[in-house]
Amino acid sequence: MPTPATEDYLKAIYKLQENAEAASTNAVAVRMGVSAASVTNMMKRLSETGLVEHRPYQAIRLTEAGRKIALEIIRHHRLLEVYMAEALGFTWDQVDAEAERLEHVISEEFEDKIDAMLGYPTTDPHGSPIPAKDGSIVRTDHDRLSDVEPGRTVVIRRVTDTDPALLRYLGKLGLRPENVVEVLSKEPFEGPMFLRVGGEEHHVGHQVARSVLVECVPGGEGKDDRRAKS
Amino acid sequence: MPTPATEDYLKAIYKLQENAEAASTNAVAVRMGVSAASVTNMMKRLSETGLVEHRPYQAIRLTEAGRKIALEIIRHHRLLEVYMAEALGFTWDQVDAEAERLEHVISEEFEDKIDAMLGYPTTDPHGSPIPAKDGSIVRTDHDRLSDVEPGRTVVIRRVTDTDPALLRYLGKLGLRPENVVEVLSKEPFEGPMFLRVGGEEHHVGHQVARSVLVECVPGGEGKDDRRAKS
DNA sequence: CTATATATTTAGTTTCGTCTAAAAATTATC
DNA sequence: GATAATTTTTAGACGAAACTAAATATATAG
Repeated sequence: MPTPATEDYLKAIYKLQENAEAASTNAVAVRMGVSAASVTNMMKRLSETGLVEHRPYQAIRLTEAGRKIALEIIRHHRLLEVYMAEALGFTWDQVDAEAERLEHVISEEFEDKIDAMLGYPTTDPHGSPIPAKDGSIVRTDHDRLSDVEPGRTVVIRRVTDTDPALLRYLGKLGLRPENVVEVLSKEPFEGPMFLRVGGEEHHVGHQVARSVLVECVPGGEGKDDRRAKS
Repeated sequence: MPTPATEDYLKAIYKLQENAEAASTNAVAVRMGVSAASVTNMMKRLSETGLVEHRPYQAIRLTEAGRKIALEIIRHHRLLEVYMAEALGFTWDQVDAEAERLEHVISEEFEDKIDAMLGYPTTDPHGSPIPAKDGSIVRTDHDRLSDVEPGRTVVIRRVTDTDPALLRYLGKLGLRPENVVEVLSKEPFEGPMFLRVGGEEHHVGHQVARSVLVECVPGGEGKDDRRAKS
């Protein structure tokens, strides 16, 4: 049975790999808010127990066993988020922190019960896919809202940030999964975007728009702007 | 912020005190499944942080701060038990083990949400009182079913055992809070009792009956046996 | 009241997960 | 390609929470 710390490391490495970033000692350390030396030390133990592969100065990779555990914890996390939002009335900015602690302690029974109660959801309140029990997960490859060209209309699919303040801001603007957004204009040099969402118009910064993942609405790509602006 | 281990020690000491047993090093060790040396060691640290009072070779006592924490954790535990039984369909033999882990990680928000959702329950599925947020708790002083004289009719108020197998057995017999039991006869020398419960009659052992707490039904003490049998 | 039994504490280890400071390896720069 | 900058690892330490074995205190029995 892995410890909570082990589970957190595996999760961090998984998230980096998923993001196509190399899971370097440093990247893991930053993501976990821990010193690089701690990571090296932990990787030594995790590779002894066969959960990661790590030869000195190389990127860290999860073994199949490590990946299995990472996905199980992420499944717990995201199911808990849905459950707390749906059944307990938590707001979408509160659920991450709470799930961060609960994910390590719920039993398989608990997991199964809330899964069934929720009708086997496939995404969490932020639009992140929930891994299946067998360790499979839907890989989506959405565009960032920040990369969408003006004139396009898109559907928000996912928000990749856990900062409660940011989530409250996005929520207030209507920038949450399933909502439709029309990109009215975009300033150059990573400047702000001008958006129409749910009848309202808003200016949002580049960094904010980067954390919003979208899908181009099929057939509806604005009025007059088929190609990228030339 | 106390660690889970700290919380478990405080809880164990509280339970012993509640039971009017002296919280000796050994008693705590047995209850926690840990060596006596570990307890001595932990008490040293807990008295330094002002959560217990412990002078060598004397019984351990909780300070007001220690008692506060113990009751908060017990409140978490029992609220979680009710929640899992009511909202998630867990059986009463499953909830203790699960709550044992969850009790250390839920936030005050989580606690308040399930409390409200359940309509502010005052007892858990085993009939144990749920401490209030201010640290007050209803002290009940029930008789053990094993001490009830034949001819008496009683209402079950609480079951003081957490063994799932025992709880399933008691459940099957109908020996759960709120149910009415008539004591038909009782063998001497801690022998078995013969009971009528919900139309059925059962023989149960002394040890089992000891863990069932009851209240004499007011006015209704059987047909013909007002005094203890002479 | 001494001898034995039991309970408790002390002492010394162990494992986990963290840290800082210093050394070593890799990567980037000129 | 040598030097500088950055990463990574090593070394050593620490606190939490457990253990075993040995020493010491307290309680019990004769």
